Amino acid sequence: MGKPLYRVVEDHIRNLINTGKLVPGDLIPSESQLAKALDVSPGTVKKAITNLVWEKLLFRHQGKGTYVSRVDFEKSLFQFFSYGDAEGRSIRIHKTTTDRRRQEGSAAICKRLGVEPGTELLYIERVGLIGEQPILVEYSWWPASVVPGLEDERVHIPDFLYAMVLNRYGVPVVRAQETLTAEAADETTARMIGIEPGTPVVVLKRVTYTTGDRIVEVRTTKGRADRFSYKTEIR
Amino acid sequence: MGKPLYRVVEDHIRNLINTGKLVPGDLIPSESQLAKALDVSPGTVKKAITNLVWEKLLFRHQGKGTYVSRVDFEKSLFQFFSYGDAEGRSIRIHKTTTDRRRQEGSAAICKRLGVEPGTELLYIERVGLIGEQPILVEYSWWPASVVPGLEDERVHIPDFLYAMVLNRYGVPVVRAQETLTAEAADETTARMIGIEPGTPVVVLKRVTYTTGDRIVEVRTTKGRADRFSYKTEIR
DNA sequence: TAGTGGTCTAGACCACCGA
DNA sequence: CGGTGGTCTAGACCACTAG
Repeated sequence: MGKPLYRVVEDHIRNLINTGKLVPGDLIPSESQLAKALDVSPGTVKKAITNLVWEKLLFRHQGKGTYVSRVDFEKSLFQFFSYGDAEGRSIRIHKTTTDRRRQEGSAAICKRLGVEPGTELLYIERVGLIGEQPILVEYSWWPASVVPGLEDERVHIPDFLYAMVLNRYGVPVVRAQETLTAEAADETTARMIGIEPGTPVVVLKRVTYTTGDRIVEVRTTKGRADRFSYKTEIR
Repeated sequence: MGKPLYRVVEDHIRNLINTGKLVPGDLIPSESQLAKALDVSPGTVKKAITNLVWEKLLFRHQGKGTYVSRVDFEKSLFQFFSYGDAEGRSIRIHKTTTDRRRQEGSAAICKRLGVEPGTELLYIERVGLIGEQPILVEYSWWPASVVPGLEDERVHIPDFLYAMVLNRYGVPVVRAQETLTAEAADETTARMIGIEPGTPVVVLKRVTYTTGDRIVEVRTTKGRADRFSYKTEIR
């Protein structure tokens, strides 16, 4: 069917990842091993891997091998909430948990999560602060079956939630989709981040995926618009 | 100094572009020509070009040759103003010129343009409509010396301003930077797009560059937040 | 030292394009 | 048809990493 050999190699590697045989952070087989296993020349394997490296699915480390990329939440739109135009570099946003509980999901949330209406969910609400000042609120929902026991208040929720979910439940976050809009602040959000209701807030909706395109979380972040600025380059 | 050969080739091509010897749309020398000219093997040239293709600086066309990419304003954040959540695909936004004149630039604008304060500028104001409904306003400034005569009202300003500037003045747009925020609508903007002052608007600031990193335009677009939504994928 | 990826070369053959 | 890029191979040599 005329599919180039290097594409066959790419698909092979992609499959290892999509089926969970390889997980972010894993070392993949070496170029020569792959060449033998798939019976193609080393140059072809190199080309396939080079393509996947450009796609950021893999990264190479000379002398060690080739790894599956970790999800790069540095590229999340979330990062663009900052200390305004003060020249100082990106100051970390610290998060405090303000609410969490198990509950049945609303129809809308269940639809976003791709689960049956009325499924048991874990709801987590956090406020993001720069220093003492609240900047944003985060509303997050997980299928309760994915993170059992996380509703227990004695379990501490760290800033890096996904790392914790990986360690505790073995569920790796593989990719995510984000959508950005702006709207007028609702009363709850406004109160939590200390602005007037009706003031503009930036709204960031995220869908988080694990292996096999399964959704594990939907999240809505609302933050002060005056602390948000997103830059791109067009060529 | 240990710079890899393929990097030398890349830099050579990049230079041809940055100095304006090659302009977006141009055909670059063939791989074999470059190999001879720079005295490296064809494989090395191929690798260099492959890198630049991944960077989207070039694109190849089998049987024809390799070209310098045109700026892809499809990727502008501007594109994410749309007909709301109506499933229908991206409907074109038509633009009407509402004001244009030569004037001295304010200190702030001149600074963004990188010119002396008080430089003569061309100011263009346009409203973007979907169908009959105004969605956004665009405030744009050019050094008057770049686009002489464009203040003349008899000169029609088309939707694709950059194509016109290229044809009329031979000034190619090579890249642009965009910054996105949200804020409350000022009175002028609100009136022009038919919303209440104070309602959230999305603010998009653009700096447009021609050959040799020279700024030719700064532009601020303000649009209805409820018509804006920007999507990304994180991996 | 053995194994990994990184660079560079040389050449064969194919697919596409335009004159 | 000749010239372009696209695929694939084979092999030499280098640079880095780990044991």
